[in-house]
Amino acid sequence: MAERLRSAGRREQSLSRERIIEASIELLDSCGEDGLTYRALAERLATGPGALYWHIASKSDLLTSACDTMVAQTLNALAVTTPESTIRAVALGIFDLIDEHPWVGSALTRTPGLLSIVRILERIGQQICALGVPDEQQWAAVGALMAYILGVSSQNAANRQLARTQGLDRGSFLEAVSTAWSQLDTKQYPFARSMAGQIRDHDDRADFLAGIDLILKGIRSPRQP
Amino acid sequence: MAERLRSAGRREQSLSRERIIEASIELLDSCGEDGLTYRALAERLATGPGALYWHIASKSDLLTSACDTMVAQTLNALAVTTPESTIRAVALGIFDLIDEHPWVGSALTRTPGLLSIVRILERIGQQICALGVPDEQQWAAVGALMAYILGVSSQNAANRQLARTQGLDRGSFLEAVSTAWSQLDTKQYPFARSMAGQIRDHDDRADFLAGIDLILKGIRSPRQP
DNA sequence: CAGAGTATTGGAATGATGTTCCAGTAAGTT
DNA sequence: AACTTACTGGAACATCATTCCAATACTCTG
Repeated sequence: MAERLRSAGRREQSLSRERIIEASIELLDSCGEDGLTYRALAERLATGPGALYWHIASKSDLLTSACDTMVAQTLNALAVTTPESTIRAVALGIFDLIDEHPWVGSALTRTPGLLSIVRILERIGQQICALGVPDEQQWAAVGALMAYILGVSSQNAANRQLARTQGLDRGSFLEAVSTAWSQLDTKQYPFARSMAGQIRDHDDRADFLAGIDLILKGIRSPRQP
Repeated sequence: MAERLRSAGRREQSLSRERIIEASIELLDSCGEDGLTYRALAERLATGPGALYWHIASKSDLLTSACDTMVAQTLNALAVTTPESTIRAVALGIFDLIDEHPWVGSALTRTPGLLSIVRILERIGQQICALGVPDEQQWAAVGALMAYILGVSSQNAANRQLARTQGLDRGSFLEAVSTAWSQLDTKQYPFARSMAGQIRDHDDRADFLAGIDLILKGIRSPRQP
């Protein structure tokens, strides 16, 4: 195949899958999810769109690969400790990753069965095994954790993006949500109204971890008589 | 405003926000998320794209409204029983809704702060209150449930869509995932490999409910000394 | 019931996107 | 030096959301 040629490769200036993905990540970080276009990418790499298609099959391939690069990098950076705190570390690592790079969130949730998903699943699954969870409950435990982690992180990312399109920072955004909720109809939305105050100055990260602990508690609980 | 005119209305044949949203839902159900275009919608309603813009501001407005219609409809159809089984009913209702109409999943996760989200949150929040969860733990409990429900449902929806683009039914898709996982590297992915068999014939709905029960158990557990 | 005014329509035009196509070029091979 | 292959870059295509505007159908006023 092209492998030998590519690594021996033309000039160092030449295009490659890695260089394109790297540039994509920069573009996604600086201009957001909509900022990634083949035209902008081609301009940044001083070439044409056609050249990019030689290395990368489609835009979804591009997004998927960029996402996987980030996830792999994040997971590799984690220290290994006890099972429960490793699970917390993986969870927080993904949360922070998506918080800092919101596009990773939508890429992760849009295309499943992905290598990235398996990476995370594997890391968490090993800890679940280490906790001694019986075989038939492992899938439920891992599934719940995965769904929670990806769910919260992506929702958080979507919030950030929504705030950004409205030109608000985190504080103003929460303020806006809080006032919107406090103006809801009292009879139809009593709970949302009562939460309006707590929303204003809650800590996403802390709440996220609280949820993880809730699930971990649920996983532990049946085996404590 | 136009309200009086619209209800007195031109002919019954005339366009209206409701008719457009209704047609959008039909289009989304029959042709998938990408099938909803202003052109296809205009053709179906025997008009031009410009006419639609008189009633609906943008495509995201259209998707949001269609989504909200479905969620409201689903929540209204639920019977009210005990707190815990109501939570299960809400969860299953949303799961099935997204399972049958995958586009609702991506619409829900893409645009947060939405009316739909508040509807679900309210419904669950009231049950959490009824369970006697102390004030300061309510947000964590509801947040965990919301994230889990939306997370799993959307992941499920994404799986369905992926399967559909590859022309596979549910069985063949799980089969494909199963064999893909079983071919992973033994040293790097022992857990995923061990799950490959269980994946093949698991029940999404049952696993989903198992996760809900896991979280409910976690919510209950600290208050049982 | 005529005419003015406004709500609504439908289709053409605009600008941006992902993707394809292909003529060209540079490296490696014989 | 020829020839093959890997790669490049830019033009071209189809499609999309959105905007614009002239034409229309309705309502209201006199």
